[in-house]
Amino acid sequence: MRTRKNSTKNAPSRAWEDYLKAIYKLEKPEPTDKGVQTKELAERMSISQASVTNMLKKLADEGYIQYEPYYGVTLNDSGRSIAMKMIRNHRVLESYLVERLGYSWDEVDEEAETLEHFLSDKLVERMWNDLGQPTHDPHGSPIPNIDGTIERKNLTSLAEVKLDTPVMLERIKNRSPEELRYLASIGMHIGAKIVIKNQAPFNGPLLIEVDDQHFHALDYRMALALFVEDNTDSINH
Amino acid sequence: MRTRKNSTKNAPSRAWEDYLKAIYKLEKPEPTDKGVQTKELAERMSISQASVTNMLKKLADEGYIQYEPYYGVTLNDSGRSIAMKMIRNHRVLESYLVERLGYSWDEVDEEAETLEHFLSDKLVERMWNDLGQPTHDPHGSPIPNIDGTIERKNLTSLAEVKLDTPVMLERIKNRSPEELRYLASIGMHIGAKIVIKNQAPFNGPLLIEVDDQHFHALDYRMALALFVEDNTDSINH
DNA sequence: AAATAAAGTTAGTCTTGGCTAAAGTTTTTC
DNA sequence: GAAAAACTTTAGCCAAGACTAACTTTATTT
Repeated sequence: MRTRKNSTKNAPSRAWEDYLKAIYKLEKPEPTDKGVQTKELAERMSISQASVTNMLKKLADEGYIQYEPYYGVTLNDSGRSIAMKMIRNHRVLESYLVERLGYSWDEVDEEAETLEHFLSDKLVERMWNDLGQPTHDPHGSPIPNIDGTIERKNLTSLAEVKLDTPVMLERIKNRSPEELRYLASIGMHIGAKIVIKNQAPFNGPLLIEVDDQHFHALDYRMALALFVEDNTDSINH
Repeated sequence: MRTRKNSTKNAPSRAWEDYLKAIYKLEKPEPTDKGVQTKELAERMSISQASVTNMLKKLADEGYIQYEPYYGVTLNDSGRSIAMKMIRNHRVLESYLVERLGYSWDEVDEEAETLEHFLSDKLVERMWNDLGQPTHDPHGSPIPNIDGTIERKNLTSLAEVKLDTPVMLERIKNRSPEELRYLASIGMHIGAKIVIKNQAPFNGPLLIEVDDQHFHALDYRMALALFVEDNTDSINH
């Protein structure tokens, strides 16, 4: 097991921040025996596996991660804290661009992806306060608190919702601008009322009714990215 | 004379943008025989002279500058255009932070210095429009137009103004946050009415009256950074 | 349980953009 | 106009963070 050797503790570079954020996003909510794999990181970041291995060693030396060669990687507190900060910066900025500068939801991600690394704490807090300290961004994703804690609602993918059960759209995860524009065009905004009327077999498209008005055929893969409140707990009781 | 060899024309890196902006800022308004010197650049950027020489070769190869070893450097159109863009980004952002996010004058520069390199054209235009397309930033510096043109008013340093001639403060150049706070504390804001009552010999401090109210002793070096409308032309006629 | 496939690591290279030390050029000074 | 001072460039080095090619480890198949 690699562990911290001699940390100089400079401010983490943009590259490090990107790795830590990517690791965070790939960590499963349920703890697994294996951490995040080198290959997953390489794919998500469009970087060679060798480069990832190389960087993981440095991140481990600095104490940001636990890295067990061949078995994967998990975040330490210091690493998670940096990841959360990037996500907070990203989501606060996205919210600000939409609310104050007339951006539409599908164009904010690209801008935020770069700027998240360079916004000062002061600027992020001022934007967040100006917006009224929101808890969620325009895609419905929770904004982490300054202390790095984050709301962890149990959400269910729309693909798993029962037929004829009305649900409210709460969150739209990580889609391309084109897909987001399409979703907006069929009325899929946060808060929309959705009823699944039918699902074609073999993970086929869903027939959905939106806001009691329109019917649409929704691709299964898109349904996997749309999230609604999870009711299984209350049902199981 | 070095000139462009084989340009791949990637987007210029942050380092290149910093060099081009620094060259722009060091170019004299009156054309001189010698361009900007390696040493000046090295000092302004806090970088060794050898590193500057090295980078100038690359910038010349890409066609951004004219570089004559030992004689200095001047911007080409492509280089000047990048420099102007950085300055526009910087000044629009500064203005936005002051007007919309409650920053004070003296704290905006640091934030803008980094972010100017990462703001998209779209974002800068939206901030600029939101502000009502201002022509000057909070320090009174002109904001370059999108096409790279910039207003070139003939301004005179306060250090050169005649005694007992009221002038209006139009611009405050490049001071540290501490100095800016001090200047604000003695009423030196853009538009203030100033009268030089006396100047001590040997480039000593100026005795000034601000807004017909208060007298202050102003260090000569600070006076060099404060600019007012130039009237010499009309007087010479 | 051996063979193959998949994933991960090591070794060595490249580019960018810094650095110092030493050598060369231009300008200034006496 | 020669020596000194100031400035500039060259040469060689380094760290960060990418890459490819080759090798090792783990997982899967038969």
